[in-house]
Amino acid sequence: MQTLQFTAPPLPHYITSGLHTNKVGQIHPGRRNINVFDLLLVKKGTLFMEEEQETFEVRENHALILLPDRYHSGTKPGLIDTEYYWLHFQTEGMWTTIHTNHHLQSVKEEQPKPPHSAFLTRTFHLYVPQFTAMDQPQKAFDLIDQLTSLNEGLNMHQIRWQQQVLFQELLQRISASMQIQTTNTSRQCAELAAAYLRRHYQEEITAAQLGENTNFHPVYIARCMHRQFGCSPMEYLQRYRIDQSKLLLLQTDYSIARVAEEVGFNQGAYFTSCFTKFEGISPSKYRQRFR
DNA sequence: ATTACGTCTTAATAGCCAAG
DNA sequence: CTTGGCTATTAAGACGTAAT
Repeated sequence: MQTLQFTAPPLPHYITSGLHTNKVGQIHPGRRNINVFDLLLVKKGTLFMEEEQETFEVRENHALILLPDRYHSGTKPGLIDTEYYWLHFQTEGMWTTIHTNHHLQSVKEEQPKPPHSAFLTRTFHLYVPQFTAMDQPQKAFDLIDQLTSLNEGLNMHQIRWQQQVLFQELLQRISASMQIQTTNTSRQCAELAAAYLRRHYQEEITAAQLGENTNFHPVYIARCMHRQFGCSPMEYLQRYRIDQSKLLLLQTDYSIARVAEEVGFNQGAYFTSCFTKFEGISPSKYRQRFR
């Protein structure tokens, strides 16, 4: 399964939506680089879709998000009339895809970076499954119905705002449908380990230590965290360290080496390379630019 | 401070197995 | 069918060092 990770702020925003019916035998048209995310939510029937070699059978109550930079098309005609919602949205922020399948390695495709407006911004991530069964489909249908009907309203600035709120709720619902798929205990294990990492990020941490302190086997922890967060424990730790370092860069005058040390890096040079890898810009440039 | 690169160490993961 | 552990393999990471 693939998960979309959005970095927020900025939040993804709603553009437009509608309800469409494909007659029996009708195939979804193929399109490339549509430049928006296209959410499909099937109300009745099944859509047979394909996106760059990956095929999806989007049945009733299932949601699929087509990505802006890929080619997609229908693979075969529907057996009955197929009724589905479509919704276009977009983000100004960064986003990546994460493969959470068993044997697929995690592949990141960094999107071109928009100007980072960070000034002590606390960023966070939204995780949204690309393809999922909706938990309470009727609620999602209602939301899109509302969104769509608002488009016909008059008081546009009011309405646009309201639409964004509704859209956020919809996104949340789609995201929540994913969390049900990971079971309780494995989530707990992942959260426990993550909490430990966040508490001790300033120290040197090994996988074995993490295991001892959480009373789980390191291998098992890695599996749970991958399910829950779509990344390995060490990658999680690094992300957190980099996040903390960003705060120090903006709030203090510590040298780069000092910052590196504060967030748990033993080597200044190594810190710089990691920071650049994640942020696409070196620590000192980051500091220069954002304060 | 940053980048580049070689070396050594570690973690991730597949693929087992056992127990509930 | 899920939890949880163990091991071998291998890919990735961390570090030392030096040049820019």
